[in-house]
Amino acid sequence: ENIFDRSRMAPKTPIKNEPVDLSKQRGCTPETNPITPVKIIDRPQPDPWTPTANLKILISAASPDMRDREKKKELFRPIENSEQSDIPDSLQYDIVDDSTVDEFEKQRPSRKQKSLGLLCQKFLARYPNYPLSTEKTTISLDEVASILGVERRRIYDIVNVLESLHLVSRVAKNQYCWHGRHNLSQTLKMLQEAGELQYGELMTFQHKEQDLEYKFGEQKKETIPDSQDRSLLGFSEPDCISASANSRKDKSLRIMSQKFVMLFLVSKTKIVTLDIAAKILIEETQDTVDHSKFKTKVRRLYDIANVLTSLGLIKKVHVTEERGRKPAFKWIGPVEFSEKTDELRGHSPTSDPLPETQKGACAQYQTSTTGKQRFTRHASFNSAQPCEATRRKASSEPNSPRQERQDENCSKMINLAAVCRQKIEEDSGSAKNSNKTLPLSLLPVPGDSDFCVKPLPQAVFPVVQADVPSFSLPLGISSQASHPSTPAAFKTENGKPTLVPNQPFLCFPSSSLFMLCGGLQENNLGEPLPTAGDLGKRSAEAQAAVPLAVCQKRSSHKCSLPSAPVDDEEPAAKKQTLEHSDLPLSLVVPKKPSESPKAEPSQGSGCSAAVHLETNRLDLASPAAPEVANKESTKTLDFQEQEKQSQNKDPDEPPPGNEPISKENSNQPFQPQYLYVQPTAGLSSFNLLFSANQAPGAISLAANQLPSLSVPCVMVPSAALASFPLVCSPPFTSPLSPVPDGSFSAAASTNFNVPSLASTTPVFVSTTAVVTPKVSPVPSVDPQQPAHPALHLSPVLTRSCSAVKLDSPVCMGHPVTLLKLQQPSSAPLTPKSIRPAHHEAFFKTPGSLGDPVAWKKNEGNQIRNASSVQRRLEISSTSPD
DNA sequence: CACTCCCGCCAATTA
DNA sequence: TAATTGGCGGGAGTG
Repeated sequence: ENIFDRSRMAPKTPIKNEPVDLSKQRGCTPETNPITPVKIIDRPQPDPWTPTANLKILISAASPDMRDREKKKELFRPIENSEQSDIPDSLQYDIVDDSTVDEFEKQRPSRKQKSLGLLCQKFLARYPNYPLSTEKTTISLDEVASILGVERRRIYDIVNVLESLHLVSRVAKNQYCWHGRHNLSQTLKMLQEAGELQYGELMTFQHKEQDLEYKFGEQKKETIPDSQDRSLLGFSEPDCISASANSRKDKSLRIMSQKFVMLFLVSKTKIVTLDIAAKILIEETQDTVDHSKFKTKVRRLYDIANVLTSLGLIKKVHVTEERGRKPAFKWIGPVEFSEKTDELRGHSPTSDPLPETQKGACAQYQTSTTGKQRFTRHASFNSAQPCEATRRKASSEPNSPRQERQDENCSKMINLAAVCRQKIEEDSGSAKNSNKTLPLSLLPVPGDSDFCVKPLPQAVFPVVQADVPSFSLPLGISSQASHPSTPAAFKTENGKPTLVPNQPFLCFPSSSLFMLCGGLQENNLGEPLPTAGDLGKRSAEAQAAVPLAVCQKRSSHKCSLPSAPVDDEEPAAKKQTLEHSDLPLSLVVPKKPSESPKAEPSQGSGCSAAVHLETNRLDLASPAAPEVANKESTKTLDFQEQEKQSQNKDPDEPPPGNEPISKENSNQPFQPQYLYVQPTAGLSSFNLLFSANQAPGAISLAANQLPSLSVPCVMVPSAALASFPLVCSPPFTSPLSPVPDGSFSAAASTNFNVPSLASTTPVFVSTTAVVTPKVSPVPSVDPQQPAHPALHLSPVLTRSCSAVKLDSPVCMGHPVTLLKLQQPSSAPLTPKSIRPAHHEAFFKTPGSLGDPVAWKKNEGNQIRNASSVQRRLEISSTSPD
């Protein structure tokens, strides 16, 4: 109700702590009194308990289909809260009002109004997605229950699911601590890892659900038993240890929720049918598949799904199989996690970035509660999960003596190992990834094809913002927001493919910058990358797939690009979604230029966007850069770092491509990709182009390679470059790729003016931008001087590059941004200068980059610092916006 | 009829 | 022992 009123009044602000008693309303609710039509007549206002009510009305008015959509949207919107939500909300509400309909529905409160999903929305509306670290929000179950007018039991359902994702943690009896989505990405990451361990193999086969089912069932039995639940929990959180305990509750909603999420994360298609999930989740019963049990499980899954839907992490879909249509859910949340989220957070309006703080807070809180060492451990461990620890630990501990502990320990160990690994990766990656990836991440974030596309396109600053939010929020909303902005650029929708399907990179107008990447599929260096990769893949797939869509459906993975070692992404998702909505999109693009200052004419779009980004990036970059530089004078750029890190940590990891090696590998002619680097201080007049190319199939590398000089590069006088607006690389050409150059060109042309450049030559360039050469890794041309702007910049570039790599075919505008930052090629910026004032403030934190010295120091702790830095940066970036 | 999933009984846990 | 949590499944609303 509140919401509703407010919406009118001040639609924008999310409902936070409204004292209003829904319960009252409830009493009044239609149920008791079907309400008089009169009210209805007047307006829906009076009645609408929730925003939903309005929606319903609208929906009712609209066609059935519309209804569903509307509903969904609504759900999402509230979630978003912060920034964007405003507009949308208002809009919706307005709409609702207009419709005024309602009568129909109002009459009965209908179950829907009482649905868990709605309830969850209301619940979520009360708390910020990204609460400031400083403020700890405690949730009183009783209070909330009364406010929302529901029985406490229902609140438990919600809280348990939220708890499984670490959005909240139990502090004490009736008390929960609200953490928001700050740690969501990490949690998801962990879950993904865990999921891969447990279900990964299976997922590989995913195409066929049925098969999967069987497989799952079997494996589950096998695999799971051990770590199983524990692992999940535990792994997911350190705290779990204590918490998880074994108690009966293990099968609880919490665990089920985690497992359920894991299935999505592991699934290539990102779609999980209800029955499969139920089967998988029925641990023991596998064989017997008790019908009743199955039913029960399904009921629970619906409960969980409702909450996850409200969170914007999944959406309901239907999968048509041989037998028929089955209910399923599709993951629409972030696909990659890692730091992105963090970054996102930073950007996000509300966010407060600092995990650290949170930790601190959590720690305190935890300690108070529990006062155990574990806690400490945890804290150290994961920045991410702070508070959770507490949960029931205290209680559980006493209860659970050794057994639990042992189990816990085991699971912990495992988990920890995983966690550590992740962390390391993340951290390492974060430095590069975060910065670099950010942009990329944006792309991926969206997850769905729909989303993916959008982000990129956005115009300037929008990009940043949009991106951030998008990341952070899986919600469609963000994407939506972006849309508007994007239109000019390539559009995604159908267009995805259009854009740059195969091409390895994108080019931008000179003014800004460009980047590019080749198709690379896979490598995900870091996590973030994956997203990009995914996108790229998708895009590629899309291209190919589009026509092939059908094929994919059936043979999901096969269809995927042959060349690259694609990972996960698959068409599968697509296949299901044949609908298109999901289409894989791809690309990226420059954004619209609303104003590109310097940029050129049409491109402006790209440029402008770039600019904004730049700023953000700068922030990020600059800090990071310094670190890097310091660390390795030689290496200089992020690349190196990345490489190193990747090597160190990743070696294990799969991404063959990513690795360092490549420098030379990159050489491959196939589709050469280049990175353009403008000369900075060190290199004055030359612009460098590095090839990032990779073999179409293989790929890997990009950024890393670049650093190494060995890679083939081209140096071009800046002047020369100036004339070129951009470049496109030829598509990989997936065999299938239907996309004709023409399409691409067309798209390109629109944005860039470069009509047909063709695909064949991958190149690009820019005049203005000056990039530092990260290039010279070894030489560390510029690197040495930390202060140098170049350094700062370089990191950015690198990152961008790396990101690019990941993304394979797609290119991002992001990188561009970076360049812009540098634009000022003219004068070397000092780090400080680069940073915006705001940023500085943020940076001030001790750990922060603030001074060069600090940076240097950081070397030792690179990882940490980087992460922290990034975070900070993120934050800072946000602030600017 | 199949889906969804609300509702609330009642047992396990806690305090 | 009382209160809190939360598993569970009947059965109602929806399509």
